[in-house]
Amino acid sequence: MMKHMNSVAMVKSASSPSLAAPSSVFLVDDDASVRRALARLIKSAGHSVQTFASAREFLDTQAGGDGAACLVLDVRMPGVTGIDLQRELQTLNRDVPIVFITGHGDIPMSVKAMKAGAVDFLQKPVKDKDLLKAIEQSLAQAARDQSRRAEIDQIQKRVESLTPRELEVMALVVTGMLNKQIAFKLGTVEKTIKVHRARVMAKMGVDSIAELVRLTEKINIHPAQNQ
Amino acid sequence: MMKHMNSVAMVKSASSPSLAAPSSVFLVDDDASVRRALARLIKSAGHSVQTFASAREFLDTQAGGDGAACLVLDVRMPGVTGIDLQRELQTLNRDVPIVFITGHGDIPMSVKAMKAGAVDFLQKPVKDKDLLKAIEQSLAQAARDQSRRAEIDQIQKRVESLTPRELEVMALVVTGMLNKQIAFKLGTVEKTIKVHRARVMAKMGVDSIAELVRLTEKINIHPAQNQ
DNA sequence: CGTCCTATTGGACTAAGGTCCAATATACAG
DNA sequence: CTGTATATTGGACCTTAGTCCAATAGGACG
Repeated sequence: MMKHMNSVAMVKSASSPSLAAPSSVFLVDDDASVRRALARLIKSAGHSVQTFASAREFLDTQAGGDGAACLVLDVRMPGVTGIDLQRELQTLNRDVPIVFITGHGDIPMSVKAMKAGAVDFLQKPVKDKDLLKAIEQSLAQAARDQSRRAEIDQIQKRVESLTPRELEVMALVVTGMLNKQIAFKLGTVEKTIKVHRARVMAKMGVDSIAELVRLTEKINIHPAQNQ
Repeated sequence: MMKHMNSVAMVKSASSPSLAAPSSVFLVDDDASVRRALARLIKSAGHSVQTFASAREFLDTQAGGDGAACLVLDVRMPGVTGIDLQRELQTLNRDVPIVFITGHGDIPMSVKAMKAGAVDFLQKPVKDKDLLKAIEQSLAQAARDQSRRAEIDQIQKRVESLTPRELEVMALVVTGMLNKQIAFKLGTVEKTIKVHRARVMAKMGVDSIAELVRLTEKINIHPAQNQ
């Protein structure tokens, strides 16, 4: 009830930059001594660390992370390998920046990992400086990804608050069509479009076409086979 | 003379998709036998090839390529190495998709190349299939890059046809500001802004704010510290 | 059946954008 | 100095967009 007409205020107050993001690092390696050593190093750099002995363990435990996070991942592990995990996370749409570390890697493996978007691919013994630098980059990227995703999530929420008709109208408005043209296309009259249009602006929380176009550009709604 | 007011028609006719892009491959390797063999392979796949014995030779000869092109590059060469050339091309803003091939590469080298945007990093002896696949990808990417660049070049041209004042007005218009607000900000009256605005729309070749916003988004002009 | 939401439309205005014609002032190049 | 490009403004008018108030119709839900 009232769920639509209230969405403007709702969305606006939801602009929470209230994340005290604890920037945590997930470390997955089957070698306990490596886990200990690297966890220590990473902590010393001021990051919080969670260690996992296998990809499976990571997947089971760490289903949903909150703040910006990255993954330091051993390539060669019994069972699910690092590369496997990378692919799996991608198909899960759960994309976390990954730094690979390996003792017995080869070029094709590193290339595959990098193609798949790894931040870095380091060889053991890893130099402290290299690892920390890669982690910094990863966390920075994670933060960027997160804020970007938060933004489009918020836009998406607003779009979902639109009625089907309003969505149609919006899609045509951001094309640059005039109200009368839209009305003709939708088989109705200009007056009706004006009403829908005003509601769209309100629900989307904008007060100019320029802003509306920017919002819709950030999601999917482009001028397609319109007109 | 008349260079401004005619720019609309000019720009529109300049939308030339008239490139019969010959998709050529540049092959740089210091080993003549490798050049021969790979050139043969690449030609057999239907691409035109130009070979170079060194990075220097490539840079000197191939300053400006026209159609979509890619580079197959040996990493280890006397003088300028493949990685050097990659970096140099980047600083020259002359970005071509690169496929590295190497006989004695290592992981850090491959990682560095991939980080810098290489399409692939293959080890000699290169499998025909792998190389051709990488080349296909590179050419596809080159084509995408090219059309994207052509698009923003065209937009840039239009922007350059604007007078300084018109540019100012446009920047504020795409912010969503009203004419009267813009007028106040620029210390003039609404009427004047209307004129500038109309000229902007004409010169930019659009007939709606929505389109104008899209164009300006594709280059730099965002709502910055305005308002 | 009554209520809420959605989609629709009308009327009456106000405001904003766009167009045409015309004119002035200034800076810069030939 | 003279002409051109640029920036500016006025007036008259028309088209669009936006707003307020009001009302109807169909569907979903309890």
